[in-house]
Amino acid sequence: MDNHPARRITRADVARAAGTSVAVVSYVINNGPRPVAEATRQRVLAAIAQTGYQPNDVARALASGSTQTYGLVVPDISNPFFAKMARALQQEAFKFGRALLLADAGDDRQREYELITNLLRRQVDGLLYTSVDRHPWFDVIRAAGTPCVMIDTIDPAAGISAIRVDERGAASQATRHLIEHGYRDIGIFIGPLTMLNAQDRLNGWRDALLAAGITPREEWIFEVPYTRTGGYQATRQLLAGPRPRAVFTSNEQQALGCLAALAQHDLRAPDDLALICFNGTPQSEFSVPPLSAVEQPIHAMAQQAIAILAAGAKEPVLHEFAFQLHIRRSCGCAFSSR
Amino acid sequence: MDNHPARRITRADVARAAGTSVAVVSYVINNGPRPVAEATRQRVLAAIAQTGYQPNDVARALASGSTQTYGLVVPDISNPFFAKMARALQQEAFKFGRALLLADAGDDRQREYELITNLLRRQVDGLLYTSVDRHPWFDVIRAAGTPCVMIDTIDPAAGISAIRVDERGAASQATRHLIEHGYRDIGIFIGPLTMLNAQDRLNGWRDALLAAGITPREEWIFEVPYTRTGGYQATRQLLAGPRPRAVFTSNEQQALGCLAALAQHDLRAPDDLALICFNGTPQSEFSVPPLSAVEQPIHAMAQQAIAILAAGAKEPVLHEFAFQLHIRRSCGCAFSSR
DNA sequence: CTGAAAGCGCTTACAG
DNA sequence: CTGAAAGCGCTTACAG
Repeated sequence: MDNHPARRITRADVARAAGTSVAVVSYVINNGPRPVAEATRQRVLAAIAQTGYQPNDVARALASGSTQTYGLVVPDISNPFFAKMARALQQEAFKFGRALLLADAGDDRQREYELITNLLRRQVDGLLYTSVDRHPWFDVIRAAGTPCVMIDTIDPAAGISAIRVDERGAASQATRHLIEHGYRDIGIFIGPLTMLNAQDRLNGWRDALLAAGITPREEWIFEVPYTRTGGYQATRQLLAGPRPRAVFTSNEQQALGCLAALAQHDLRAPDDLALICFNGTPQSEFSVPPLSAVEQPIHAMAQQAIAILAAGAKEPVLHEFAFQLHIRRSCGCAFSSR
Repeated sequence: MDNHPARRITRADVARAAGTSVAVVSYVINNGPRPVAEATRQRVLAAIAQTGYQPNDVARALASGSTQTYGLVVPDISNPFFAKMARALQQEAFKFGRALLLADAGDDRQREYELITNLLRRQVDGLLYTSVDRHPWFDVIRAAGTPCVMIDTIDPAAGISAIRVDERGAASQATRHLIEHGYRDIGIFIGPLTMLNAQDRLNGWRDALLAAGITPREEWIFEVPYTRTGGYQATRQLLAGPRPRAVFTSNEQQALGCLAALAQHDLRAPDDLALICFNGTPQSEFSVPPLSAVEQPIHAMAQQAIAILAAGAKEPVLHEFAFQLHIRRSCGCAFSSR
């Protein structure tokens, strides 16, 4: 039953070995808040090395009031966009000595609630949060007084920090690019409309069409999951009815699913259906054909999100990032090669 | 400066409101370890509701000696295989009330070390670990006495629990399937050879070839990253030299990259190059052409990994899972439709 | 520069 | 069934 080395080595053991007090051990480990004589410091360091002491961050958290931990709440970590964002956030947080607690809501609003309260009880110093729903759980977060940065579009009146790109503008610009190719029959694959960002992308698509004097056709709005399967299904539906000439998809996965459905019908992009997608990655380059895509600056966003939390800003800050439009072949633009 | 509600509500406040002791409050919150009279229980529950009390899991962890937290260490969370695994693990852990601390090593052995020691100082109850290197950091984990389940192939002599599929067998069977199509010139795209699993897949490929009386050709072993880019580059190299008739790729991303490179040369799978991949997902169905793939039973594996940790087994356990071979079109098998 | 001690918010024998 | 109290391993005023 003794699975651990007889007894845990604590700071008291180090103090004893160094012939000093526990306070001084803390001072050398934390480089403060009190100064320590160099000779004493050396004795403590030696005692630490000799005993193989490792600080206990749980005790430190209780005493200091900070866990040095952030919670990350996402709808689905297996969505490549969130996976990449999670990676960037974790690496960035680690630079500040913070760790990330992962909470995958499984696209379920109720589970998201349970995960958030769980993170809050664990005393996370901050929350990085993309909700599955357009009504995030702000009340419970505010009640806990825990700082939060939404990685999402939100109502600015919510009084919560947020980082985002102008998704409506990006969607509009992508759609406009399709229009500039001369296409006028343009559809959209959209994620679940329960999410605010789906709303935004839909509005951007409408904006561009209306600005060009084109009437958006409701039957060309396909609401499907953010997966290859979703894109595949939307395309099957699309091919069954009167067919648009081009489509704006809400992520890379949907676009890949679309390409699969087209191929199955011996159709090709961009000849039979032109394509441009949102939330593409550098890997968009490597589909057949390469996907024209709107990209979010994930690393810059992650950096900013962590910086906001680390700064402990009192006032909510809203930070909007520029998006990038990467034009490749799926929209109909022809390039000699990559 | 008062960002929190004047003062945190603690268990002492609840005790006061309920007219009882703090111990009893603990007993009702934890349903034990001592019984509580029903009337008292009701008073405590009412006091909790009235005060809006939320337990502090950090204090609980320090007092109880358990953080109810596991650490997850992966080479790259943006690799879809790990993202799916992370999702399954987190959801499974949550069923036991455990949270997951995410550590993405960024394919860097040294960073992996830093992340692990960080998790250990945070007193995680267990580690779920896939290493970027064939020499995982077992010594430091053992020194801490923290239970660990490797999600990987490891040396059984390491005395550490592990779950895995028989990757060598799976790679061999996939390669054999290509041989049964009549192909004899068969290459392999392999991940970084610093990883044990790359080794295994390579051996499986060799096994199948040798069993069929075919001599493996070293120049048809392409060592590239586990990304679309990696698969793309390997294919460019492959096309430059004497060309195999078929290829076994080490993951889905590499296969997608391969398809991209083929298309760019006006070549097609399976006609010009047959393809089968490792670590495919249900989404393999939606590429062009659909990918034949070996799939690992991610959910069953995640469930087992968490069960091992939750059981707190004293002896290391090794659990091997059956893999599944999903035959689709990229290998040359023809189906009327999906 | 250093130490004795209170305190962080819980859990859990121990005594009644 | 209930309570007073020690203890988990730290941090950090406070006094010297």
